[in-house]
Amino acid sequence: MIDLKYIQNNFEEASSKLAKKGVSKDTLEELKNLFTSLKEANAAYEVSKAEQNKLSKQFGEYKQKNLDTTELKTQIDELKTKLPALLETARIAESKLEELSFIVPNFPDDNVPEGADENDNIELKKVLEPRTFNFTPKEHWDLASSCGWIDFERGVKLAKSRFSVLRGEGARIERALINFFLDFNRKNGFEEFNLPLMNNASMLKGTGQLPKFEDDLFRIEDEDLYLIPTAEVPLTNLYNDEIINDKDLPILMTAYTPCFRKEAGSAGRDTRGMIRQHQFDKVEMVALSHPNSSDEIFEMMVQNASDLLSALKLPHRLVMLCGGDLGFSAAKTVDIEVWLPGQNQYREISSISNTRDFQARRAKIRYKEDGKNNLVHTLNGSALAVGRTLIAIMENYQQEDGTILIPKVLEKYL
RNA sequence: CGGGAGAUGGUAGAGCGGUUGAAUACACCGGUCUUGAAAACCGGCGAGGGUAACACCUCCGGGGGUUCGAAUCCCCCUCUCCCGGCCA
Repeated sequence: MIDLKYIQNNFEEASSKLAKKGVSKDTLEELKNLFTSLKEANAAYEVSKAEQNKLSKQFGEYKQKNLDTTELKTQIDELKTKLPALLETARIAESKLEELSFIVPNFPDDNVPEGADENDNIELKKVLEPRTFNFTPKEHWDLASSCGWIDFERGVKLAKSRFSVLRGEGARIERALINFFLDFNRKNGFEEFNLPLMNNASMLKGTGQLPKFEDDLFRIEDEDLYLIPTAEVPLTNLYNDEIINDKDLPILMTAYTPCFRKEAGSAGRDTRGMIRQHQFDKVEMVALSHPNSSDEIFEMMVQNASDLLSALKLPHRLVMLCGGDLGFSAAKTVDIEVWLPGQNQYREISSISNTRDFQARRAKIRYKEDGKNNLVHTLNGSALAVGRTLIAIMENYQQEDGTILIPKVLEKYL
């Protein structure tokens, strides 16, 4: 949730920032008006309520002294007829404000480039040269059958399309990657977690998936539970509604979890292969930080994810997302794209975002500093998407005969 | 899924119709003392809204009700713990 006071006091600035994300000035105007109405409605109710509280207290004193209370009672009764309507007005104002304020995206940072979609993203740098092939490299779905790592057909049989089965060495490399990633992250200061794969609606709301993106989530029938679309949800919400001692910041966390996404709206995209699945493995990093150090931690997280790919000797590039391509909660995002020689293009394998205080405000994650409570900054990033890493290994390490070499760093995990 | 108990501040734990946003202890923060630390002593210490700052409003799991007045009484829901059943 964005800071409503900021909108009220710096309307022009706020609206030009959100324009980058395609939010109209009218929407913001409406938000501002709803906020003002709520404050007015609250004020009106509170004045009457204060009066009533005062009279009730007096009533008690009269009773104690055995004084006549009939006149006081009349006064109170009269006041009480007004209160329900005032309260109702305030509540309506509140729910209207909430409805809108929870679906307005975060402000992008000032240095986020303008742009409509991924074509306007800016490449920051390339890491490692793509290998040159003396044969035509295959795409991973062609390699899947020759090396036997992925069984697409049986995945579909077991569940439906966009599910697949890893088999034999493929399954073992997936597991090796998870262990390698977790160990690497832990050595860089991230504490490892093992988490519930279902979270309740309040947590999903805290990180921004709800209420706006319910269609992307798998919901458990008859329960207030959803399958997590990313470990960002449980990791960030570990501190939901808590106040952290500032000395404990930053809190760096990592976890491996399967992730579940309906992929609503991506019909026809990446239907072949294992790029876009309903269930996929990911190792995630989450940081809760003091506002002053979130930029520094952001850079560290980007570096960490990039180093993982370098350790696997996988060529990749760093891309700064433009305003139009930025996610709902993010103020700034750097994507890491790995080179897929079979597809002859770079594909996203990690996305690192600083949400500033956007999630913290929703999830009420605060820190105490000099006796005052402030919102933390929350950051999240993949390190890395495991299935896509497997694909990248297949395509980059393939041999002419269809076999695949194993990256050296993984040897001790196999 | 059946039977019982409970849900209060960071934690433990009192309060059971009025001036109680809430005793007490521990934790935590500041100070005195000390070369430093510990101990001891002194002081502070829930959250959200509101205000220039006060005032003021809200919150004792959530929702509703009774009452002039509810943490305290009544109803519903949720969750937790213990016992039993089932089961990795």
